[in-house]
Amino acid sequence: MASPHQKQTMKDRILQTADRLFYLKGIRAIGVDTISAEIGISKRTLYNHFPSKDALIAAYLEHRFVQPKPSDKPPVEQILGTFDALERRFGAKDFRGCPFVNAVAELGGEDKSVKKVAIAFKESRRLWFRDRLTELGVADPEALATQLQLLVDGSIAQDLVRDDPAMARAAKEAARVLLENAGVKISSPDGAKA
Amino acid sequence: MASPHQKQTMKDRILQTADRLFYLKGIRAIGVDTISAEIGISKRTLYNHFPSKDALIAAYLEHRFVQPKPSDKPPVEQILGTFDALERRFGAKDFRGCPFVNAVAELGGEDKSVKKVAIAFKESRRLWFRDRLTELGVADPEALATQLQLLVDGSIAQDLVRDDPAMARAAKEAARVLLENAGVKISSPDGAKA
DNA sequence: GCCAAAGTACACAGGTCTGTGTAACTAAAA
DNA sequence: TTTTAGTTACACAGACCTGTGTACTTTGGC
Repeated sequence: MASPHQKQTMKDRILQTADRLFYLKGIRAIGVDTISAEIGISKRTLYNHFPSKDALIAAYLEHRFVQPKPSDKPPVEQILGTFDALERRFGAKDFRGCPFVNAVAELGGEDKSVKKVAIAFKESRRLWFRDRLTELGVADPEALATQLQLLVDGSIAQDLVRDDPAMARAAKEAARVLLENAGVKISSPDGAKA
Repeated sequence: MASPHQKQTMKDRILQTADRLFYLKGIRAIGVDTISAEIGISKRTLYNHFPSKDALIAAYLEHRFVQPKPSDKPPVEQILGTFDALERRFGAKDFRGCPFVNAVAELGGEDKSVKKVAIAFKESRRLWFRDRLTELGVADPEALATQLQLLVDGSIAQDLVRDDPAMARAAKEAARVLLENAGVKISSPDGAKA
């Protein structure tokens, strides 16, 4: 974990493969046999590293819970850049919505731990927006952060259904209007086109 | 079908129960045995009315595809009222997100017919916004309709995860800003509170 | 070379699921 | 009363799932 070029452990390989298949095909749709077969290991080995499928699911969601990289750019560029990044990811053919929202939709309100991590993730994203808005000195960073997060999640849901990266651009346009309405000056007006 | 007080047919009862359970617990989580047991009929009867579970799923989604009631209210009130209705539904304990988005998340890109009806539904909602925006004479009703739909889907996704009806109010606030930015005058400023 | 840890092969238990087959039953229409 | 359409009870096939047990083999460190 310290050394960056350390050889990938078996546990890493299992988690990485589970991540890809769970995300792409759905958690319920993928059995442990499929995962172990994909790696070319025995099912026994998988169960030697993860005590149950539930544990693997939990590890999958933790693995997806990554913080955005710190950036030196001005806050307003960071905020709007979020939607450019979204648009890029929408274009990728292996994009299939938000793993946390999907997991909640798939596993339902039954599994409380899944919902818990999903809430934590969404809130961490909202706080990321809020911190940058605070830096910009807007009047109500909490409320505006929530609204920006709505645009993010809305565009993700729309793209999941429509496969249309333009949803990210539409969200960006709306975000720009909300920001300007809050008194934020936007320097580079690369308007309709990304 | 013509007579409104016609006795509910067996097919109706099956569809109604399937609808409730599929939506609340998830499509993959509910088996045909569970549905027939809930109604108190044999599994055979269910299969006499629907040739397969897939057919039942398709009927479920068609059944969910309802158009909003026509309204006499001014367009701007209809648009903002959408978010009030959302807030009310978020408060209900049997609300569990958008059935179409959930179905796509659950069944994946595999099932093309599911995705097809989901796209049709989302587009029909967007067009509903667009028609009212056109009536209001805004400059670009297409783009604004897409943005409003983003707010709707975003608040639904957020509420699915957080169980927080305030998401609908946040979306309404953002919608108000977008509308005013497009030159729409909003008469009753029942601001932060619903 | 020796040993311990890790992985493999493979069967299997016990559960769930979709979908079918069949014979008996019920109720209403003719 | 007889026919007929719908329903029931129930077993079952065949598939897939999670998880375990066990004996064998590989592999890296000493």
